[in-house]
Amino acid sequence: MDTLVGFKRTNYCGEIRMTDVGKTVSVCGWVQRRRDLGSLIFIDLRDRTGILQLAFDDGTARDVFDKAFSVRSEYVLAATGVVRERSSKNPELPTGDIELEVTELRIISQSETPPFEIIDNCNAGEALRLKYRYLDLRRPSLQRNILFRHKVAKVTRDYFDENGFVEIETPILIKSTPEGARDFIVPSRIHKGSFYALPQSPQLYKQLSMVAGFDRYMQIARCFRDEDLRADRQPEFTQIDIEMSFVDIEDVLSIGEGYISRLFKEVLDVDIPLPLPRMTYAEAMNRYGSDKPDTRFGMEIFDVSDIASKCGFSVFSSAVSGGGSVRGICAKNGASVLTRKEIDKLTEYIRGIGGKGIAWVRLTQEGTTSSFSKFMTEDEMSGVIKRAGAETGDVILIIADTKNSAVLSQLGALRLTVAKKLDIIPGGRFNFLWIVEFPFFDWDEELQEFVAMHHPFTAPMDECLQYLETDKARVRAKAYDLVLNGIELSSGSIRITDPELQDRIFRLLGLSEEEAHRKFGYLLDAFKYGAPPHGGMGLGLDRIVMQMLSAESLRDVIAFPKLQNASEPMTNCPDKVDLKQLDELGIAIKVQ
RNA sequence: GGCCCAGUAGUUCAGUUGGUUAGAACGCCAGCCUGUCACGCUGGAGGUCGACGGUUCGAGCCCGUUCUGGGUCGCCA
Repeated sequence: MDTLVGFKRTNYCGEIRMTDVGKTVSVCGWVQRRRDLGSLIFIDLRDRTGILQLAFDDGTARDVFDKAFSVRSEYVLAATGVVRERSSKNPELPTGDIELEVTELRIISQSETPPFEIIDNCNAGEALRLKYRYLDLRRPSLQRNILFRHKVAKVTRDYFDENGFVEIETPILIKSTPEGARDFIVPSRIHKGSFYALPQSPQLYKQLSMVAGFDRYMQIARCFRDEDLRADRQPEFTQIDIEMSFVDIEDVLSIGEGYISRLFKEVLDVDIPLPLPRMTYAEAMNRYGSDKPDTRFGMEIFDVSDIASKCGFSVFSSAVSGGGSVRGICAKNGASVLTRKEIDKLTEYIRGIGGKGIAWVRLTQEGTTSSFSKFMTEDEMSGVIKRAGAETGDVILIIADTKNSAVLSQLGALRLTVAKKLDIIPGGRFNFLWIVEFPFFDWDEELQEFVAMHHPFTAPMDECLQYLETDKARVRAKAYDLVLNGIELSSGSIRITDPELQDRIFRLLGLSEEEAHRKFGYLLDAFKYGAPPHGGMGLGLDRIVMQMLSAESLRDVIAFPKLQNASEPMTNCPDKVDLKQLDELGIAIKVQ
């Protein structure tokens, strides 16, 4: 093996072009592939910029040629040579017109055969790839993703800096406030029996920064939530966190969508027309059955409660008379895919998420069949079909329940499932949507009481203040979400800064003054000393990057992610610790 | 915690009704080859069929338990 002593890299592999022909260059990288044609050897040398072909032939010195012969995949090489035009070019490669006629070759580091091939269409399992993440990350697509993410972060800092935001680092070790998601907790050695928590978001600190007078705050902040993972959910994730003083909703949305537009233009060269569309929570629920609707396709929800209430189908009529509704979606041209068997599967799915079942109508060339036709008159049935806008080849799926919210959320889920089955979601689209006017309270079925839909510092809309005590269902919040293609990218609100109003809200949420003070006293205290009105939002950086790259999983845009079981196989984390460490913390382990 | 899916060569997978020595592709090793670029050709090595138990004359295949991974519901103010 050789050393780098006396060797100085002059170029990255992927950046050499025809204009460099005749120049002597020195490059470093990994062996992507060696092609041995006998007395002619090619080596594809890879670095983060791309691939350069090294050529060894009868003009190559014997010892250099022999060294090239001994090279294997993923060896680290340093090579010096003269750039020359290829006699047969490769239009697939940016460097395909040239190659390096190597005069000096150093083997800097050898490599065992990797556990999987370092190529883009490698489909090795995630667990294996994460165990050898440093190899996985060598794949060009992941290199691209991570470099892309860097660019997103760079543009983010630029944009907010140009708009007067100050980047402030907030602590990672903070006080636990066990509302919402489960906290990761960290034992304190100095205060045995006491614990820090890792922040679920820098929420309170950024509000305190407003009280401190920084006016505009931003941070690319790591957040932690000890909940189960999903393809789009990691236990630690990165949030573009912002907060602004002396603003109302419009100001925050304006900064937010300015950022989105700038980001997409600068990084992807995609024009996002402003202002972004908006929809109230109520409209989103009624039309799409979701507070994060995917508007890339139609299949909107229709209401047939009026027809259903009078019909002979008791499932329908009793749902309406019980205070609920009967609504459906129409799967255009879905009849060939949504066979009775498939509808049965969908019914199973609906039962799995707490539904009772699906009533359906199939309109085919052979005629119209339905699970409930015998309970309805022909007029009623044609009324339903007309309301659905259904034609031959379509399938109508209907859900009835005595709870409106159940009907809507089940149809919302069904709509997505059916769209995926029918493959009707267009790719390459970025459908942004602000969801506004969220309800302030959420009815909790288990507790049989209203609970906060957002964190308790969210301000109610001014015109709703009068209903806080009398008509909770009517109160809307100064809260807003940004949705992209059916994925929640961002969430934010205008905060309460009036201590009196905050007290009132705490009381309404069943938080005693004592309890509120114990949990959030520092914030309430701070507001006594001159709090500017403020609001902000947090944008999921991982999710934005994931969407921009059309990646399938968050793991494709996070350098070192966790598996579904929240472990990291490369470092074998989490892991047990020495008893000595536990002793120092005053901790004994009860369950192994 | 519930439900669904998958564990077979280094990797991705096939493996019929339970029946001889468990296959393919890629990768790996060796040889040949002067224009390849997913090089080609020839040959070769490589397996506790996730683990344990059961049924059977006989189990990769059937049954039970368990472990691992993925997806999802709950959960994620």
